[in-house]
Amino acid sequence: MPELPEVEVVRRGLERWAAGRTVAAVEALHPRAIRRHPGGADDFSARLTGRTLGVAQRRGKYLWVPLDGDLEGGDEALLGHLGMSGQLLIQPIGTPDETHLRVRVAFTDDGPELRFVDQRTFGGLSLDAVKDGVPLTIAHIARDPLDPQFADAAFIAALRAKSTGVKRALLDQSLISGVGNIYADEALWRARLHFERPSSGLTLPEAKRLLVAVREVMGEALAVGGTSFDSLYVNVNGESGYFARALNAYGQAGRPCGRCATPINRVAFMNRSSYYCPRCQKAARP
DNA sequence: CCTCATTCCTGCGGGC
DNA sequence: TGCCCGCAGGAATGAG
Repeated sequence: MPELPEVEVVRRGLERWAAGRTVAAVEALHPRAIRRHPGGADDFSARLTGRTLGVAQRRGKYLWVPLDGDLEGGDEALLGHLGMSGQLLIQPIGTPDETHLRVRVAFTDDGPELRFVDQRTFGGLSLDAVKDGVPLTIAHIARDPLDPQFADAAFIAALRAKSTGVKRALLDQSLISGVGNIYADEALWRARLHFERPSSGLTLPEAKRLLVAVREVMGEALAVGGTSFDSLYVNVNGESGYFARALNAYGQAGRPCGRCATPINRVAFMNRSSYYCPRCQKAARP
């Protein structure tokens, strides 16, 4: 399940394998994969064909590839989100189509194709105008904690100003982007905070500790190439990450907490799950 | 404006 | 053996 570290791994793969190449042909094979593109499949294919791909960019879990050759002057980009199961693969021409191949992009150099493969179709691609360096449709997405321009103090102030639970706040992409269910649980475990602690009740040290934890867990995941639990997540070269074995909370229900050996709890939360240590992560401060 | 529940999708695994 | 159901979850959407 791609969150920020996994998407960054994909971005680096795109930078390495796709930048500077010119699109020769585009096949949009599933309408849902391009549902965010207002013009539909034909418009998507026509407007992407002939364009030269720039260096891939990322904000949170979104990534985009700037497109050269736009004579209208308004910068444009190929924008993508991997959703839950999306992959961007670089595959040699002639490689058998993946079962869930949604979009194929071929290049004028007759080299390997760029393929968007997505089983559950929560992800998708679109073409979008770029303003101030960011695609218009993701202007509301906050900077992510690995962005050098992420404003720590402003985030902490906004977090403590919200009237919601701290995990809901972490998952709010307009407050801080790139954090999904996995890294939210891991960061909360590391910061020893219960997921339902009111964000407005966090002390300043607790809020700072949480942000440090978010950065640490993401940085460590990125260092080993992202998290992977199964074949659903694969990076641009088809290599899986292996951070899963280092998880302390997420998916660890019943297993001993790495700090105090108390069994990790799993409870329903926001139509998904929250994993936490009932001893290290108390709902109320003592 | 703010918060929060709902909805989309498909494959897998557990229970019966 | 086969069917049904729950589960995985990012983010747009609309209700309140």
